[in-house]
Amino acid sequence: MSPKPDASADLDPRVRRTRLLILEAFHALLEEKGFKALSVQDLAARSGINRATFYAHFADKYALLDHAVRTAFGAEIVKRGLDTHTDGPENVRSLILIVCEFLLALERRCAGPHPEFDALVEGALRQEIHALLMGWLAVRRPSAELPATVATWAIYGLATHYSHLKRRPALETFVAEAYPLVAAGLLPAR
Amino acid sequence: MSPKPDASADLDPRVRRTRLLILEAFHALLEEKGFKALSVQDLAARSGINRATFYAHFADKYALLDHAVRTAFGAEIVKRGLDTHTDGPENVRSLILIVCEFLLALERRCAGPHPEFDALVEGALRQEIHALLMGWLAVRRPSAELPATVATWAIYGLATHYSHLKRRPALETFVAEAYPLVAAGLLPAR
DNA sequence: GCTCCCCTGTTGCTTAACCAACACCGGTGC
DNA sequence: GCACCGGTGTTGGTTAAGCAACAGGGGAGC
Repeated sequence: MSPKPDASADLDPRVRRTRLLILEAFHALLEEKGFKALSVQDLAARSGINRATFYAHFADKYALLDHAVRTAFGAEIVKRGLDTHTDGPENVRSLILIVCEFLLALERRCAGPHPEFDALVEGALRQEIHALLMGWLAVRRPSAELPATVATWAIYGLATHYSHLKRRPALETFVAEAYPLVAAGLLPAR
Repeated sequence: MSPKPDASADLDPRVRRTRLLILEAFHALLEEKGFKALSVQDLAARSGINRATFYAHFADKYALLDHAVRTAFGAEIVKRGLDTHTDGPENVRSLILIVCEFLLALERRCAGPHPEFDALVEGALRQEIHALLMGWLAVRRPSAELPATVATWAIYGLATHYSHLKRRPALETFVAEAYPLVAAGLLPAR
């Protein structure tokens, strides 16, 4: 029924295993040496997977990063029970909160300025947010492209801002403050 | 050089993975439902491997238990840095201690009387102990069979006794007491 | 007796992972 | 310049894991 019915469910067990092992190795190496220094060879060695097998699953480490970000973000979405089909203020608030926490956690784990790394994460994450918003809006609006785009950038921008603050306010108060700014152009006045 | 140079080292990574997954599932299920109640299907489901693949590695769950016991025991041996080629009082003392701890841990984890389970464990463990002792004695004695056998049974018996005691003395004092009884027929007087 | 159910081993065929080897690129040293 | 080194993608042939289907055993219920 749903478009992505947990794609990893009816997959060949070998494929599931392999992807999982690669992802685990990726997370470990990301903390140890950072994205730039980490090589496909490292990933293969750490995960116990053949290098050729890696390439059967991902084009390169950049594609892996993309996949990892989307997967992790998607997992947060379902963990929070965020409804992916209907909009509503609560969904939007949750989304802002999730993005903030996501970037914050990333900040903590992979500290330091890594422009290319950040850019890749941003790209993947924005696409995911955008797709989510489009799913919400498409129900009622014939053309949701523009409001979705604006809200996407707004949310991502706010989250980056929050995660870079020296003295961060409590996340809930930040979200409460941010929500109306995002919702303004997103949800029809009610 | 050594007879078993860590056999899992130069093995096909797929085989290593599969065996590891089966062993992990086995340990988990052993605690959850016990050896008798656990089926090959359970093992396959829990470990994520195909049932047919299980049979490619082990004849049945009994063979798996045998393998698991030997593997775990062997791991203890190397962890304690027990020299497998030369004898000596310190080695013998360590061996007694290891067997006691091994049975004790098993007792704690898989409590309750399981005659067939216990018999299988005993068989595997005794063979391992015997092989170890033979390795030590063969260096000096042309025919070490009998003293090795006596010592094997003695050690196993002492360890079972210890693990079944209601009020157990400290392991070190027990070993100190047991050692001379075992060593009597094993090491040449010096 | 009977059927039903669950588990056991085993089979042939398919698919994914392994492996060694290759050509290639970018940097380093000299 | 050139040689070296370490990493990258890619290849074809080999091997292990997956899968569905089978016959058969043994116990529970009736």
